[in-house]
Amino acid sequence: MKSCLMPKIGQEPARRAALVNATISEIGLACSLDVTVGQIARRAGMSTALAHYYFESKDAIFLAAMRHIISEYGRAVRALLHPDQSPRERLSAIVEASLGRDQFADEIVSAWLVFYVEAQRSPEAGRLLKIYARRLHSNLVYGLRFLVDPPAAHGIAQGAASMIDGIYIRHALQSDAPSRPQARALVNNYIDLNIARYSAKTED
Amino acid sequence: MKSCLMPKIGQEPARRAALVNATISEIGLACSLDVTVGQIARRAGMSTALAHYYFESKDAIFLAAMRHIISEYGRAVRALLHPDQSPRERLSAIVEASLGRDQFADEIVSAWLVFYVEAQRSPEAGRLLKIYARRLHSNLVYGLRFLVDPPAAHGIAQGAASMIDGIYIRHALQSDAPSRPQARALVNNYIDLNIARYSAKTED
Amino acid sequence: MKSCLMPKIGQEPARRAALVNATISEIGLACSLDVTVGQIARRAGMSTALAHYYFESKDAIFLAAMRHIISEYGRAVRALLHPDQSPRERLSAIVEASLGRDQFADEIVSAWLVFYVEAQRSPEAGRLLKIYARRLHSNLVYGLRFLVDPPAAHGIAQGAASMIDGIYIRHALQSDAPSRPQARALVNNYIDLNIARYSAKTED
Amino acid sequence: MKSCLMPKIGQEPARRAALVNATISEIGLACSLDVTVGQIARRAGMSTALAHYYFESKDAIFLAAMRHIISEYGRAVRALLHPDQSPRERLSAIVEASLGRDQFADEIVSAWLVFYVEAQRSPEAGRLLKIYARRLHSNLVYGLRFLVDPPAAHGIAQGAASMIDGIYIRHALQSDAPSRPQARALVNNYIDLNIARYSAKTED
DNA sequence: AATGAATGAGTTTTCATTCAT
DNA sequence: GATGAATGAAAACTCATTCAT
Repeated sequence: MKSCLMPKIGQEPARRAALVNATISEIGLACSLDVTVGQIARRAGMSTALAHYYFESKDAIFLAAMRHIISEYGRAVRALLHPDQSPRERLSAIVEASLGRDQFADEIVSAWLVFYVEAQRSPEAGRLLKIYARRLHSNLVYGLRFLVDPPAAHGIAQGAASMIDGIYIRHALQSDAPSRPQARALVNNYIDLNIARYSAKTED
Repeated sequence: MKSCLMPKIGQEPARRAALVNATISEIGLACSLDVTVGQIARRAGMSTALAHYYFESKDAIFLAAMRHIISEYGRAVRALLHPDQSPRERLSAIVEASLGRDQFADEIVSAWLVFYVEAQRSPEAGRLLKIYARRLHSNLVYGLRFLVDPPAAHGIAQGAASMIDGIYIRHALQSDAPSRPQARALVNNYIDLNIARYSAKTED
Repeated sequence: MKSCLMPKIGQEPARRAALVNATISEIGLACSLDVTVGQIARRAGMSTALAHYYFESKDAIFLAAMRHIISEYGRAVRALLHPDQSPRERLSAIVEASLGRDQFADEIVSAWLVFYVEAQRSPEAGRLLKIYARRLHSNLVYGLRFLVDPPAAHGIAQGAASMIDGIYIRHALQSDAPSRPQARALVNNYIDLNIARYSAKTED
Repeated sequence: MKSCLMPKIGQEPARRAALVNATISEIGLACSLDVTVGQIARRAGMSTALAHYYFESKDAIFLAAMRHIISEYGRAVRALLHPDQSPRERLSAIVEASLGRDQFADEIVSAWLVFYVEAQRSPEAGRLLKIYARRLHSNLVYGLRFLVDPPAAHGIAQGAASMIDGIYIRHALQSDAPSRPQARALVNNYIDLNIARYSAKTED
């Protein structure tokens, strides 16, 4: 069934990727989901009609962008995790990845915030976000497992995750938000204090 | 050309308040700024035209709503602060107010999130939000003043504020977000640990 | 609650009527439902937005037009019926009304045909058309009641109604379709022959 | 630049036939000309681009489908006509063919109606339909030739043809339309009565 | 003060058609 | 022959905003 000529390399993946990137850029630029398919398509270098050819609807484009951003985060975490890390190193790696330079880029932060809000409206967006949140949570708990008991691990993970998310949202405050190094210090400090307290308690 | 009826006096404040409340309700319901002036006006019991009579534009309505929500928060904080509180009690009161039942109502949380996002777009919204953030920060620092040194106070305040905001944003996760008591415990625990560490360090 | 000034006479009925008439005109002109809201609105002297202000959707406009055309037909029938007509006169009056000059106007015929087709797609359009068809049928049966027995009345009514509808559809053939007088003669002849046969049979 | 495979011979007629059949199916299903080239092509098992390769335009596809449906009708008539039929048998055969099981299939009836409407818009469609109408008319007149005089034959043919078309259009009424046997009876009865009247008149 | 009426500008989506391969 | 890719044009519908009354 194939043509005898060079197989046309699928435009589809490239076009979809271009649209996803353009979507994140435009959302980051507008700091809002109020972005038209026209804007996205133009930035991706194609007509609106073509954008609709590759995605079923505007919502589908947004969800693809969200999936992309979450999977990029997953990739960033995995890149910093190694089997021979100590539990504490593992936690630091997660914090580092969560507040990494890529994740902290203005447009990515904007996109995350916007998607958090969207998650309240779109069930599918909510589902995606919950998956991300649970993965972060279980990553943290997994690192804490050898350092504190399970209930404590759960609590500390929740606190750390909240703090990370809070740091993101505070980016909306521009200059008043903590910088990346400050952010890392805040979260690592929080984790250290909790671990230390736990050790102190159990030494009694 | 005057109306034949008695000119109603003082309608303006009532009308504006009705619109502000309606705005918050609709934003909370829609979990988004994608709310039409028509919806707001209808919920406030008036025509769209009248809404535009009392507010210059849709943006102005949103800003008024944001101002209202922030000032309500300020009122909540002041209500829990007393001159004869200990510094630590003062901190707990701020946490309590920030995570109070009123602030934690679903529609209020939604509105806050939406406004946080909006702050990235609208300079005026950003300005309002910074005012709120600085007030929260200085309230916390004021409470920490007698317990830790100024740089530490600054850091702890930033951590606590981030955690509070993070708890809010995690509300987008619905069931996976910490409950109100859990939220209070997380933040108070964070503050306690930091104070304790500081005391321990300075005792050396 | 009313203003002291002259009560604004409702634009609504006038606008809706204008839209309905414009719709029939445009459908008649285009000989098809492929008519845009823009065309209809322009012919009715208003913007598309206003057309959507007065009607919920394009479909609603079409249905209103259909209702109008059917009710006009009903009015035409009632105008020709008198209590003191003989049964046969009554039948002629119905035929006359069904093939009257107004109903036979090109644009009205086009509209009827288009609505007949639409009735296969839109349940509401189908409902409207069935109401019309049953009314025509029962009008004919009512006239035939004293001339033939019930089963015969039903059959003759069906034949006459089919013939009338067929004459309409043949209008699509332009010059090859029967003229109005020919049309009347065809249907009346059909009715007469059936009544005569029935009389002959029962005289045996 | 030729394809590497054996050039497939005689694909064209098969492809065109597939498209024509697919068109009729889709029109019948949608009960409307609002059918996209994409739908037609997919049902015919090919790409839209290929459909445009075989037909100049969407209109050309529709016209081909119309030609097909009309020629199928012609074939159905010819299949029931025999040289040794009596004139009356000949008329019955035409009626039988016009209301035959094949012609009465839902999707064919729908297609006919849609084409009737289309005939008002497209001159070419109108031309095709007139050809069909004249053939039906002359077939009927040819059968009536020995039974009544020419003017009477013309009138009866017009009445019968109108009734047949009317029966088709009433299909839009679904349950309220005459069934196939009822339909045949109605038309044959109409013809019989007219012939009988003529005989009676000329016997005087 | 209050509102129904009115609209321009914009948004998503669809589709016939063309073109490169 | 055959198709995926691409687009311009158009259509329905929405909405903030204005205006006459």
